[in-house]
Amino acid sequence: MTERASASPYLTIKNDLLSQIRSGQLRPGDAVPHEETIAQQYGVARATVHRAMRELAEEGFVERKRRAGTRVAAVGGRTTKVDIALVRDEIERTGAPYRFEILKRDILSGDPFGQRILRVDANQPVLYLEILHFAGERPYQLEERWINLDVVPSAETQSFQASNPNEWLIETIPYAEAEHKFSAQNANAHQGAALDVPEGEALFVIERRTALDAKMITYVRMLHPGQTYAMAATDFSLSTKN
Amino acid sequence: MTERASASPYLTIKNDLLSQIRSGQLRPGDAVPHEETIAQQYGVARATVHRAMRELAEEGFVERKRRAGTRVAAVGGRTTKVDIALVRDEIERTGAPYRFEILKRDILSGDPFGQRILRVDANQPVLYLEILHFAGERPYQLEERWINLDVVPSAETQSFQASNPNEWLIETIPYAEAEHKFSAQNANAHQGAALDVPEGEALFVIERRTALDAKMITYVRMLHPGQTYAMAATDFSLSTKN
DNA sequence: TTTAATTTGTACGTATGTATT
DNA sequence: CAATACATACGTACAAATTAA
Repeated sequence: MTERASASPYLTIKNDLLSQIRSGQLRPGDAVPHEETIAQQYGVARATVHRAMRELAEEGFVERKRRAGTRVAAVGGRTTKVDIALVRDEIERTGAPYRFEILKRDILSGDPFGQRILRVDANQPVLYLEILHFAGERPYQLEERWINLDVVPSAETQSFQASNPNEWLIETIPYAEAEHKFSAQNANAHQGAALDVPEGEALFVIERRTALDAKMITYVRMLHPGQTYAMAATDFSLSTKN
Repeated sequence: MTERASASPYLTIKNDLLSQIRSGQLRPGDAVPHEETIAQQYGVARATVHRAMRELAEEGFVERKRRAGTRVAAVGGRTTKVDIALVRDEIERTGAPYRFEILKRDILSGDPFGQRILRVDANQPVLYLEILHFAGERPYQLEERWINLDVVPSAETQSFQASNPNEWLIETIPYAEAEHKFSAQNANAHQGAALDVPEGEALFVIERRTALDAKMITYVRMLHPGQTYAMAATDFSLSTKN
């Protein structure tokens, strides 16, 4: 058994089906009995079966269509969940003390990259920050951040003493929408020097664009030495073959 | 409004609350009215409100505790969903024709790395494969794969003509559990030559360990030139401050 | 093309269980 | 130990989508 049995009928049903799918008793394309049928088998209400099935569908194990019924989904890839924690938490979880240093802080007025990425007009000022995050004495992450001062003007005068810019932004605009991209790039001379790795070293890069109501708030690049950094993903669901 | 309004009462309620959270009307730590209260406000049953709230909780926007009630969650990071498609689909989606080449195929009998990673005893045979996936004429992904022949003995005699090894494994054992890790590393001479990039080039690496009932099936490393490859993650939910 | 039958999707109102204060 | 608010479940009803006649 891959998950522990549970008291809740809906979880029992869900886990039973999951076992049958994983064991190969139910193969992709096979029909799963109707909700009504399963309800009678287990002696529960249809709503209870429905919840089990809905969750299995959300997790990608089955596909459901009205009138057509429920079938085991065709596997065509995988979907995983990735947690991107606050650097501070990530570092302190390892036991190392956290601190950060602001390496650069500029108001850019004619920066085409920042203006394009934040979707602001020319001559709109943009705050650029370069921050180095330390795990103990080791540089852990180099952060390159652009902030849209049009949306968050108070960032201009912030000292970022207790909270680093990311933490401060989260306090200010907690529930902005974000878009992430992960990639690998070679460290240039400046990045290598900051992170204390040779130029050319492979860096693991997380990019994040944060917006609220179609207004860009900030764009950030988080660079990690590839030798020491790895991002873990927890198995979440399966994606269908389309 | 960030999501379109919907006919379903539970979605209306969910979106309404989401708007209030995003707009800052409801700040982290704030209490959300009781299910009963909201139900009366909207003139719906409590179960309807419950579903909206449960989904908001699953997505990380609120935290619920019996007796204590529901509060807007403290933001402490982000959780994103990453789709890892089949290489074939990924490449064909760009319009390029897909093909693959098996560069190496060995039965390893005394390979400590393969035995350790697949958790098999010494002298247990392990199938090692090196596969190059092409998008048109460009090498797109270099795949290094170890297969546990104890669990999947038929892999030994497979020709991998129509289906590549990954596709074949998915057909054979569709619903195995997987664990992923993403990282960056510098290409060694061999990897660089295969992928047609200079030695030292930053590679984006996806590692996957696949198991069924605590038995390791396969371990694979998928290497992509960092210049061209980026992995997109879709905003999924927010993780709490713990 | 229209209609009917089937199956999932949502909702209701009530009831009981359970963790937490 | 009691009260509270969430968690699950029941049985029924109707809506929506899709297939089949």
